[in-house]
Amino acid sequence: MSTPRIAELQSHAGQTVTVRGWVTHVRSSGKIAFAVIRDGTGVAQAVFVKSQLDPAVWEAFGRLTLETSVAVTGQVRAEPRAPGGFELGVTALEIVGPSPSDYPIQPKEHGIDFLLDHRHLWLRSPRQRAIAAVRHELEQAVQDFFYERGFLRVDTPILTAAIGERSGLFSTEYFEEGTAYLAQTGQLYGEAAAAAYGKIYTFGPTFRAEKSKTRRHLTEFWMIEPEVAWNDSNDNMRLQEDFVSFLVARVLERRRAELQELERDVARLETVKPPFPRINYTDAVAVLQKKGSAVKWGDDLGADDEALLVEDYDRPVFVMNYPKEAKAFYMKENPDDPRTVLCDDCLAPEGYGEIIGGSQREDDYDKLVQRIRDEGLPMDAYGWYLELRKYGTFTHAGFGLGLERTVAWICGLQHIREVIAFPRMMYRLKP
RNA sequence: UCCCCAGUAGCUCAGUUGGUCAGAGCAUCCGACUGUUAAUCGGAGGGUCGUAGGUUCAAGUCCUACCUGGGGAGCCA
Repeated sequence: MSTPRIAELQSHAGQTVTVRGWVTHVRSSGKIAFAVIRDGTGVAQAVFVKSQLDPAVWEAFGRLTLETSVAVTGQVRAEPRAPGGFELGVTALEIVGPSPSDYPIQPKEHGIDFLLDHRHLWLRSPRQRAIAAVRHELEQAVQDFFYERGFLRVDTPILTAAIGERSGLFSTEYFEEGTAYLAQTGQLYGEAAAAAYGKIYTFGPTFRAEKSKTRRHLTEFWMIEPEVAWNDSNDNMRLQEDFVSFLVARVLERRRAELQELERDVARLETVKPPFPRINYTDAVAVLQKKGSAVKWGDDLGADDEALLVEDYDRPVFVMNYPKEAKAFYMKENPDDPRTVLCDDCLAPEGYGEIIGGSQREDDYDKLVQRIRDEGLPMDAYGWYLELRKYGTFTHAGFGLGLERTVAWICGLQHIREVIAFPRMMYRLKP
């Protein structure tokens, strides 16, 4: 007996097959009954006709509840009334694993607290499957994009000594070495690898112990961080717009059905093509002030400012060359305006905010030492990082793209917590 | 860390100026139904109103504290 997955049923029309999966709906009209089965590739309707069935099979139908796992055998036939266009005329039913009648997630609205408490079961819903498929498609597209362009993927450590940026770190004891910290970026290691291999990227989880409670924050999230030798800030932004456009195009090409399941307005994605508008920080401040913002030169841009700036565009926007004080120590001083650094934030449209932070890196040994001093960072922790400038320094630039923010934007979701299977947030460690 | 909001049945919620306010829908269970699409129809069971105090003749409702979440800010991706 062949056991196709539900998405393959159409190529088995007329054959008798066994479908294995979980019951999502049960409906009965006395002598004819329907069970909808889900297997992760789609849903299929199984039809039970009492007069044509072994009484034991009809009796077994009566024991089907939400999420009972089953193996249903029957003939595949085209049926316009059935979800998916094909249904199974049942001849045999095996109940593999019964499911008590208190299965918590119903086909109706639930509150977010309840859903997150039941995340392990919530994953079974069609909407969550669609999101997971888009995320998966993007992860594959990331790999393809860099592979095609000759980048090496470098996996950087998650357990690190104190190094990175300024915001909160998770810590843990580490043998005789004292405290280890969960990485909040792989960038500094990526810079070392760029000097070794030229074009590299990292792809892995990162951790921030910030007590952020917003729709854009998780304490554990996945980041893609390319680092390219001989790229300047301008090259860096070109790589970013090519990259983001590639990702969007891939999902539009291969995951239409999932975007439809999510009711995403794809017209808002089809305009995402290079080049992306570039706005100097200084100009951005002037524009924002004209629009009524209270922002002053030297301030970082707040969430409202970002939204205000992006509202006139149909694609992501770069805001570049922020004041030095607002940005990290490793960013290269802007020779045309030393108050600023050669950096960019890539802001997604529709209010999704920053999906990328990038910069050209400071390649001057003395200036980098000075920045580490000015920021009050522990110089000895950065010894190896400084040696990258001591032994054959080089122009280089890179960026970090937040995977969850990107998936949330492309899927059109209100919150990034749905975008990862088991989100880690300030008040959630389970399941 | 700060600001705002919420907590009533398994779930989603209603509950008016404090006075039949212990309610609905869905789910569950029982029954009916030969093409259902979150099926429909009839019936039944189901509650320490987040916790602890307080005000009052009377508190789901007002006050205080705490707990648990949610939304936002800051910070960032």
